[in-house]
Amino acid sequence: MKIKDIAKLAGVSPATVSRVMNNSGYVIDEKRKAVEKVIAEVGYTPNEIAKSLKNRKTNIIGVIVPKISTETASRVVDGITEVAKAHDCQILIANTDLQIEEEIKSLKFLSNRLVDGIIMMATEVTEQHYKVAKGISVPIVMVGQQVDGYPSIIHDDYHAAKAMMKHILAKGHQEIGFIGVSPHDIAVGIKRKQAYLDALSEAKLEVDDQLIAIGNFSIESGYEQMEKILAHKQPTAVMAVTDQLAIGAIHCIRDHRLTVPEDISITGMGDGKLSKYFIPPLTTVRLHHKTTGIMAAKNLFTLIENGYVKNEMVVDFSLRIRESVDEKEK
Amino acid sequence: MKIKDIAKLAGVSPATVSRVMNNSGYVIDEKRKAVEKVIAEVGYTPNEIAKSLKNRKTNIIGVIVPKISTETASRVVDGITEVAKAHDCQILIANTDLQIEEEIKSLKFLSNRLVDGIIMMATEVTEQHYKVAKGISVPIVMVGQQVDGYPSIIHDDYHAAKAMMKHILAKGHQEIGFIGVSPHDIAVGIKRKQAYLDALSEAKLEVDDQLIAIGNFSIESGYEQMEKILAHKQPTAVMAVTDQLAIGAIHCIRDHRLTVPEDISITGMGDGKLSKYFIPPLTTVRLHHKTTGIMAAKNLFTLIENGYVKNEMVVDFSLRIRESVDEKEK
DNA sequence: TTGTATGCGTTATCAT
DNA sequence: ATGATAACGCATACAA
Repeated sequence: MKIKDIAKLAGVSPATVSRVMNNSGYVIDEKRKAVEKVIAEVGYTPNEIAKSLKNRKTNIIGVIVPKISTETASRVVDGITEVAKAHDCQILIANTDLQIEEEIKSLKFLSNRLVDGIIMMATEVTEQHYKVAKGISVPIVMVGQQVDGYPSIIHDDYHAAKAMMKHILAKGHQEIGFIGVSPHDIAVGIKRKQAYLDALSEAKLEVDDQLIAIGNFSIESGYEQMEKILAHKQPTAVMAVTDQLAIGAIHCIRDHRLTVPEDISITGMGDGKLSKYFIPPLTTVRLHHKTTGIMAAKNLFTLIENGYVKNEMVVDFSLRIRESVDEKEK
Repeated sequence: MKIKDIAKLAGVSPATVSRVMNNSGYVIDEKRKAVEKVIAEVGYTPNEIAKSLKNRKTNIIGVIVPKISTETASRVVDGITEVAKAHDCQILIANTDLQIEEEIKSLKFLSNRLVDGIIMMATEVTEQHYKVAKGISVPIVMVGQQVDGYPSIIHDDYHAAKAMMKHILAKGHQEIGFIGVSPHDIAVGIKRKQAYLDALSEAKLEVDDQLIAIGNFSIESGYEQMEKILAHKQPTAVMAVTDQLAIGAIHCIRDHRLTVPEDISITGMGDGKLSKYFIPPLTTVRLHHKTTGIMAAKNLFTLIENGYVKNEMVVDFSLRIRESVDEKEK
């Protein structure tokens, strides 16, 4: 069923049908009624593809995510959805499964007029990303990393981690371990570590390499890295760069017949849904992922509409002090 | 840059360019090379919208989810992504935020030739859903609920819950509480409860209404419902219909200065990422959500290609016996 | 106020 | 083997 058919049934021209569908131009009431009647009767809905081709606008925004089944990513997408809905816009998700090649491919594919704009959540932005992105005509906003020349919404990873460290230090800890993640991930791997290092030096504490362990994003990795640290030393506190890592570490500590936080204090980052309900409730810092998504989408829409937007926005964090950190008595 | 421009630059006709892009028809090697050269030089990529209009195929499948930031939904989407990728297909997600009206709207919108098929993950399928779905020409597969006339991929909620109950019964428990969810959700609200009831009656145990509490899907609700039960009784075991509910319940029990599993055993369902790492590690049953997504997508593609597919498939579950259930000594 | 005709970028048919 | 052209379904400029 196409516009022509409706026109025939209603005894008007296709143009008139189009006009009533879009409330554009002048249509005498009588004909409008007739058209609406036919539309209702046959349940006509326009072909969105044809509309898109004509209008050069799809009302779809593309979202490139490394892995949707991750609390971080899905919360961001939740935020994006919220504002997309307000703009009557659908979202097309490219779930790249952390494959760089897939990210590039998606970027190219989506940009071919399939979407009106792209939100890219990359853990790592390579030269190749950059080159492809530059050749793309649809607006792009980056999430999670500052990328030159693109509006970027980033978490204040550095200060969030620093705040966490300050909390630990304020509790009197001096031997503080660190469980991190590969520097491929700039935000989590580099910035959070730098905050740890700086906090230590600002407190005039030595950096001890044996207290630093680098793993990946899994709970298991948290366990292993903690194991590695305990093989050499027993810090009084450990900052993990992620809630999952923290939980893994706690398990390891427990398996060593030590307790959290009495023997070793632990902190995470992210404030996952369950962290509050963990035993002990995890002291962590909440990164406002949904807010990130909301801001990214808002920026994208103003970028689409105005062609311009502020270049970098950093979203807030908030310490969540719970029970996994203890006072260290001297 | 469109096909016409490439044609001009390469000194051939648009048709020829199209032919080399799609490897269709005959093109003499010399011209093919010329065209490929131009394409590479200018970085031409075809307009996907125009292709879709012409081909009546978008290579996009629509996925309607109640809430993407849910472990269940995002795992299913992960599975869908995996097979979509194998079919060179993108996925368009409509995140309905549990709004029935949004689901209907998405269903209508997506079906207008915007997608080649739809996977619908509905918690509740109303008469209205049904009516709209019937008027839609693109193939639909349902996930999570059996819907007459549509291929459906469902979890074996009934038997999974029953297996859980049998495990509890085998451990010698006789006073078993139940924390459930509203019957609006057929799979979780109705089937799992029925399994509880049947297991009890098969074991010749009385159903005690004071041991049954119905909440929603949140951790907090698990806490509140457990509170409600403890106000009247102290069962030796409680089956929660969801891991989150179970975790809430455990917190409540702990706040009553009781311990899990020594005083009260608890089980969940779902096997969330963290359930294994909870203290105590949660005995639960794993529903294979990713597999569900994979099967749904596979079915959708064969439906698109062959027009036919088996009507109902139920995906496996597996008991995860961990430490939240204790032997009840008589 | 309405209708006709054209074009959006592609593919496919039909001559050549 | 290749090119001209129609068609996909819609919106719009322009004519009436």
